[in-house]
Amino acid sequence: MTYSKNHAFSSELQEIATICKALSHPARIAILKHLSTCSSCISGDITKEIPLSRSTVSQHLQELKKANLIEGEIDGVKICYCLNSKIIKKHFGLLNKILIEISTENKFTKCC
Amino acid sequence: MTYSKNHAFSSELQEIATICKALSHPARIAILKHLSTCSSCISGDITKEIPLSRSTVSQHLQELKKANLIEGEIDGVKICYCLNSKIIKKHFGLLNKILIEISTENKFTKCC
DNA sequence: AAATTATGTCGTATGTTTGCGACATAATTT
DNA sequence: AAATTATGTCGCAAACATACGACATAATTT
Repeated sequence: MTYSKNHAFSSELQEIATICKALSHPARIAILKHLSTCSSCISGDITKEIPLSRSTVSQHLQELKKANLIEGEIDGVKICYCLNSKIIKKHFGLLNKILIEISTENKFTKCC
Repeated sequence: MTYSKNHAFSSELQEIATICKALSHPARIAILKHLSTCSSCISGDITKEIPLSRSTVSQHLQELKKANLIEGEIDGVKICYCLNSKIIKKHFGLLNKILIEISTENKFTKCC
């Protein structure tokens, strides 16, 4: 079977879908939330916060990195993660725009 | 292997993740966007808007329904879909809250 | 009553995600 | 140089998502 017809949609829709996909797991939201409030963002500290195995958390971190939502900086043996504020603001703005667009009452009669 | 450890996270995180999952496919965002602007929301009309087969669109509609983002009302042979504005506003408010929380600059020094 | 129309559901193929343990690597300490 | 520490990556298994055609059903038209 041919698969994933994402290319059939506008790049804006694809982009929003990608952002939402990155946010579609509680562990990843928990990581972002944690990073937004803590001073230290050493990988090991994040792992302690998340009720999953170290390798699974590492995987989620890589996904957030791939989505450009976080950055990692090597510091000796440790790796220090933090939010990519600039990209996050840009992405969240786009997401917010469409959320408002969708949740604004339309002018036509509703059927239900 | 045991699977899906969602239960290990707070219900708030789970709820946000669920909303994002519903929005994580371009076809579903396109459907919501379409419903927010059109006067008619007959299932067949939606299907014409989306570049996927009828049965696949139907599947996406069921998922949006399961996530409570849309409602369907039978009208003879046809089915009329519309946004569940109330739930959408509630959910999007929750989502927006966390987006602001995450994207707000924190008060601590950043490591990268 | 047969044909048509609108829509949902099932079965199937395939791709993707989640989760873990085991192994690899590279910096630091002993 | 060996041990320890922090972290990433691989390989696997199970679950889930995507996509489609074929079939089922129920209302409407002929």
